[in-house]
Amino acid sequence: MKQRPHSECQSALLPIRDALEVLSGKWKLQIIISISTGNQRFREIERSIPGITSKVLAKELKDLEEHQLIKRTVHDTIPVAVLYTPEPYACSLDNVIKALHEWGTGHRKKIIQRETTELPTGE
Amino acid sequence: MKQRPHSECQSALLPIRDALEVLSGKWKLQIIISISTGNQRFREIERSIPGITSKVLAKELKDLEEHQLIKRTVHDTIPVAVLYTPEPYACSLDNVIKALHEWGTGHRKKIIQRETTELPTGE
DNA sequence: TATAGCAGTTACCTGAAGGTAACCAGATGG
DNA sequence: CCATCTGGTTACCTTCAGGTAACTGCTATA
Repeated sequence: MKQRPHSECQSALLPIRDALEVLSGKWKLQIIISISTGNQRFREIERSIPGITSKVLAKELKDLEEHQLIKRTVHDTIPVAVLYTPEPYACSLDNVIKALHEWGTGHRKKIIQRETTELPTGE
Repeated sequence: MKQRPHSECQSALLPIRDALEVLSGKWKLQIIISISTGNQRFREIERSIPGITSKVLAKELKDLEEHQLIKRTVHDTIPVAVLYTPEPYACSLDNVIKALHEWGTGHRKKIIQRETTELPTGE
């Protein structure tokens, strides 16, 4: 039997893996968006993202800082103010966020249509 | 103290959540890319994605089929051939994949640069 | 004095994602 | 006859992202 070789797509996959490694999870992109929108304080960001908890937020913020996507600055006021701001590098995600945003919007429409079209049949 | 209101960004976040719900995880996008590249058979796809296992692949394929991103067709040859092909809807992900691909490529470059610039100092 | 805000931390727990390996039945090739 | 291909399934196990809740030290406000 002729062995049909599978198409190599490593060159296409590798960058995707890299990107997913940094951006995967429920929260990272949402946090970047929130900060880019102008939220700077910990509690501000927390409140702007429904469902996130302090613990998870703290952890994700550390990750994002390590990846140089956001900056954490402690202002020596009384009481201290901790500000999170986007690093320039965060802008490089604009296209990703835009693409995801558009797709999510379209997908939601599609789902809603399907739901209203298909009359539920009991199960 | 004046209560600084956190910027609302729900409208920006909701579609992102929707998108992540469908596309999240290590494998979904990689599988779509593999199939779009021309891989159709189960083992073909499996071999084209380093690290994936039959079990995970089977599960992810079901998910993707449910979301109408790929189609599973059983050809009644002997022995039976099962072919996975991209649905038209999969094309709507082109921009997402492209954006992620570009970002991943750039990010990899950045990391490598940092690694070669920073001489390791022992720890 | 009590309450609420700030920026988190800690301990504990759950569920889902994912990995490991064996196995199935039918067909083909050596 | 045995190994290997096909398209998966099954049972078992580990990991960890993420959730819950309490709590810290400090300040400001009522």
